[in-house]
Amino acid sequence: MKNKCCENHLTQDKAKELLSQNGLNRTKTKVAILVAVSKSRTPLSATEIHHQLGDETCDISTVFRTLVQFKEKEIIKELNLGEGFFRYEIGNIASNHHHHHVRCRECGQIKLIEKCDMSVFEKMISKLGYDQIQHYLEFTGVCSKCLKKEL
Amino acid sequence: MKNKCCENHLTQDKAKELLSQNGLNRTKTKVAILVAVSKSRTPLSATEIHHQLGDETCDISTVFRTLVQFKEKEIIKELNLGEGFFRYEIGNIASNHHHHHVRCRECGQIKLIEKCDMSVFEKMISKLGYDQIQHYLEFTGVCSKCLKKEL
DNA sequence: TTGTATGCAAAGGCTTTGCAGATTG
DNA sequence: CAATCTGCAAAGCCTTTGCATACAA
Repeated sequence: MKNKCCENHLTQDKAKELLSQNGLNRTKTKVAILVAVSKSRTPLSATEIHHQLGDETCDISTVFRTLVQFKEKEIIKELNLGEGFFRYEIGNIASNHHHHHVRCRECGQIKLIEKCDMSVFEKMISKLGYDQIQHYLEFTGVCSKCLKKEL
Repeated sequence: MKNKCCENHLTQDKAKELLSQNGLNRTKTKVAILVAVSKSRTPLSATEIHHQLGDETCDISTVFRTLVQFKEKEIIKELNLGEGFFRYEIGNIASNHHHHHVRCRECGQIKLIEKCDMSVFEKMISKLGYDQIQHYLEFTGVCSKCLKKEL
């Protein structure tokens, strides 16, 4: 299987370890959110994370507050796939490869794109005087399934 | 001056022409919005467009409704610079070059990036079965002004 | 015990929608 | 006249915040 967003399915124990390493309390909620995000094959929105919590459920505000902390520690990465809300995936700490996504504009399915060489662009931008450059590159298209439906 | 987002400052008349060409009514509001977006050196949010309308002012809901129509006709392009809301700029019809942006994460200033060669990525994605591929590439960094402030 | 986390309720920002009246072609 | 557009008010969605209570270290 190629199209998983990361192979780091964190176990409860690994999640707890990661929390401790980052000076965060090992609460049921934090562990559950971390496991949910790490298990997902595609990046999840806050609402989707909330839905996935099942038994360990908590208020949506707690999800957002937790995501803020995880972002600060770079445990997770916030993505913007042009949908009008953010998605989250495990950050470089747990999963170590930089990558991008393709989202189907018809069905919303999200796949992973591995390769990335933005060095040409980044050099150009640093010549403009910028530092700490980050790029945000995502693709949309119409996937093969949806192409067939359209016929 | 290099860092304008487009050189197509539409006059009232050109704006009216563009509307007719696209089968849209030539209302005061539509013309005003089109002129405002075309005059701006940086992409504008709906709220910013609304603020710029001055005498020709209208309800913010009308701005959004108009933007939807302009998007459908590809008169304008909707951008997502990771701010949590959308920005709009004149589309390929009026302004004819494809480009990207750098946004300073400190001061929010937005500049234009001209060059773009995503063909390598797009080939890869079309091999995955996608069609009608579009990419969304934007940069953030810390601009030279803000770098100085941080010292 | 001290600081952090949480639930609940409320609010804020951006965007959409319903409806009735006004405007356009 | 028919179709489209508009203002107003309300609501929807995503996200944040205040406060009092509960939990972790």
